[in-house]
Amino acid sequence: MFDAVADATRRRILALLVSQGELCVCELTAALDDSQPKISRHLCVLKDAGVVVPRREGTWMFYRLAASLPAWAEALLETLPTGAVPELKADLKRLKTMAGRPERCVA
Amino acid sequence: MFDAVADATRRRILALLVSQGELCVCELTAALDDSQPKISRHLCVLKDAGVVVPRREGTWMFYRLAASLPAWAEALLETLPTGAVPELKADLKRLKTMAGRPERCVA
DNA sequence: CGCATATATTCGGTTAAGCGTATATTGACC
DNA sequence: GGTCAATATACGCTTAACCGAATATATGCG
Repeated sequence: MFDAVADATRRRILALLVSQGELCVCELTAALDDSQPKISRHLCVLKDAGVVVPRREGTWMFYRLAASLPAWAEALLETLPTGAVPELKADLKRLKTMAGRPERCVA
Repeated sequence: MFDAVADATRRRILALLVSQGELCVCELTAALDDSQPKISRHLCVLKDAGVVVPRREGTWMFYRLAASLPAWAEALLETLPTGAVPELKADLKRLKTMAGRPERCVA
């Protein structure tokens, strides 16, 4: 868990997932304005740590926070959008203005 | 801040400071049952990060959590003694049974 | 000043994390 | 099966964190 939040890129991803609920790789790539392999690798770290759960929908892979994390882990994640991730505001802006954002079948 | 909690030894130190308020290097060395240079180096990292503040009393150096950290940082630290640091219980036990524990002049 | 205790720092070596680039996989569609 | 889009993985490299062991600093005291 602490390894998950030890990296700035992963904190940005987690902050977005905490505030947006579920996002796919291309959305995160656009929001963070970073390379796709980099985002994918960090998502893999988060998945292996059990912090995040993938869901396939066609060619898209959506990621969301894992359910039933320990209480202290949830509390820690909640702190991320409250000032702990300075890039969050800009990342959200890029996400909203992103072109060709995928439509979800399932919420 | 996240660098501060990225290391397991530092999390143990911080969990002890959150629950005990102020401790000196020899107390932490005894509580964690680890080498003095190692403890000292980690305390230096925490001090440089602004998470912890030193106070000298004779030959002892006492460390406590910094006052007026950002709210999210305080919230993060509060999660440490609530299950995030599995060694905390054993560390507290070693602290209590430690021999020659220094007397504080100032609380 | 000399010694003892508590703490800090230096040195060298090892390990692991993160990155960019390139390539492989997977699924959808014709 | 071929192709395209989305995502995942492999490779080589660089950098930085952590450690143990040894040594240096600092304080108190006689």
